[in-house]
Amino acid sequence: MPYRKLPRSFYDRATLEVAPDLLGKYVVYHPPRGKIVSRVIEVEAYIGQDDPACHASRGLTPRTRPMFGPPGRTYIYFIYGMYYCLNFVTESEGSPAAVLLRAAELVEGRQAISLPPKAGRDDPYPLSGPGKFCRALGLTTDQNDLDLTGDVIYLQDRNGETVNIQQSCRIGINVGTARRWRFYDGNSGAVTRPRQARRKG
DNA sequence: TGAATGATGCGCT
DNA sequence: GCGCATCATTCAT
Repeated sequence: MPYRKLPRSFYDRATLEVAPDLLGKYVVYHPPRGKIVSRVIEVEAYIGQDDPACHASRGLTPRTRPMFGPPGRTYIYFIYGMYYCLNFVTESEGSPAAVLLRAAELVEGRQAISLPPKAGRDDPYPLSGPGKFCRALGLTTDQNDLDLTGDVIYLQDRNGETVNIQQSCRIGINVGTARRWRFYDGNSGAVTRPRQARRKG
């Protein structure tokens, strides 16, 4: 194992420290068959009950429970009737916060991911988009609240590759857009682009 | 090339 | 019932 698996202490920090630090890290997922490795390109921070865009702003519910739990676990939710989104829980237990994985570059395991039925066979960035990422890896709520320091899904440190860290407003939400809590690698083509009607810079 | 829309189901009011 | 941390397709220019 050439790289270090990120320990729980990595996630047990201020979310705005963890989010940009995640860029360039490797997400390793071991489904029952195969192994998929991808490189984190784009993330967004959702922090606390005072952030109106954060699911935790409506309080503790069965759905948002993982965000209120200890750091270093997954928070996967179902949205728009057909998509799942993967988050990494940060900050100490009782402090609800998480980082949404918005885009990644496929590094290893192309044969193990599932592509959309029609288009996308030659998509150079099959993990570009939070919904696309989870669909490709087959992540569902079955993988919700999983320990990120275990062997099923975890992150690895990068190997000193340069990351061009950029920052902007969050995408795809209608509240809390003033917070510049989106971080991405400006050197990667896998970065997602906001829809015109939602463009906020 | 860009904007509008349909698919689709769950959590919460 | 409504809105949603989305995406692919369709339609208009």
